[in-house]
Amino acid sequence: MGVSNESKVPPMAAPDVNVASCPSRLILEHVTSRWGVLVLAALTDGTRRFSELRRTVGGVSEKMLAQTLQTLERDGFVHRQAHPVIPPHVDYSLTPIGEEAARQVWSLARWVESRVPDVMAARDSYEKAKQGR
Amino acid sequence: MGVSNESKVPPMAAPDVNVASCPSRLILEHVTSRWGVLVLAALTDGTRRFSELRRTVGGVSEKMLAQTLQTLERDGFVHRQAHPVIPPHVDYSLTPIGEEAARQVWSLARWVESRVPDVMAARDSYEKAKQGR
DNA sequence: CAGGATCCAGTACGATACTG
DNA sequence: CAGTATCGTACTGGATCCTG
Repeated sequence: MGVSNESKVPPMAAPDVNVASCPSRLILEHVTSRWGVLVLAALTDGTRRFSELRRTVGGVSEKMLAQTLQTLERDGFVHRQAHPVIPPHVDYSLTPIGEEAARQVWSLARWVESRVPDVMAARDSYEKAKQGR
Repeated sequence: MGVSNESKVPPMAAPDVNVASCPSRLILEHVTSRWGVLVLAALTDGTRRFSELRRTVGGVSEKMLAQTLQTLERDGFVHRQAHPVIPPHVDYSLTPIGEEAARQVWSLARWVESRVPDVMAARDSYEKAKQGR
């Protein structure tokens, strides 16, 4: 493709002004991310080890779990306690501010579960409506 | 695609048992998705048109906005009212159940914003701690 | 103006192998 | 056990063009 870049103006490369300039949007991404939500929820019950979290969350790869935990730790939501023993032993728990976040997220999660039937019904009538056109 | 499939075992294509078998996890993804959160928040203030939403949310492409709105409509969170005029006029608003979702999400968003300073501070000391090692 | 279709870059994510 | 490093892929999401 475009070997000659004579007129290859890269369409301004997307400003993304809002995402970049708005820190809260990034933080929101972290806590509402696919695995962020579930990790916070899992830690609501108390301290958990790495592999416990893997099993509790279910379906998450080592890589993504480690990455998610680091992001949340960096933001100050999760506390990481490493015990210098062999084999390694690391405990993860929520910080006070992390507990607040988890409450919000967990409350949302519980609400969603309570509404599953309604959503299923809505989807049903949505499909039905498409037929009638 | 795959012309010769003699020994081209695709690494089992990821089971994803949990995601597939758990409808609430999918719904959660929808409302906590990057643009889902912001669309719900934007509609909290009342009915909005497509291009109004684009401006209110900021940084969202037509494609993603349309896609997000459709997903939320399908799940019964958003009501879509199309007026058959030229030029086209479409109004989006929250359903009762969508308002509940928006309250949860919006409350989370406001909480995040109130905690931005704390997170910034946490990141700071996180970086500091890395230096000392 | 609202959105569908298409193309393409970036990255999110998973599998695997390796380290302390 | 708790990660890190590397690689490959699939999907996300943006730009662009097109239609009613």
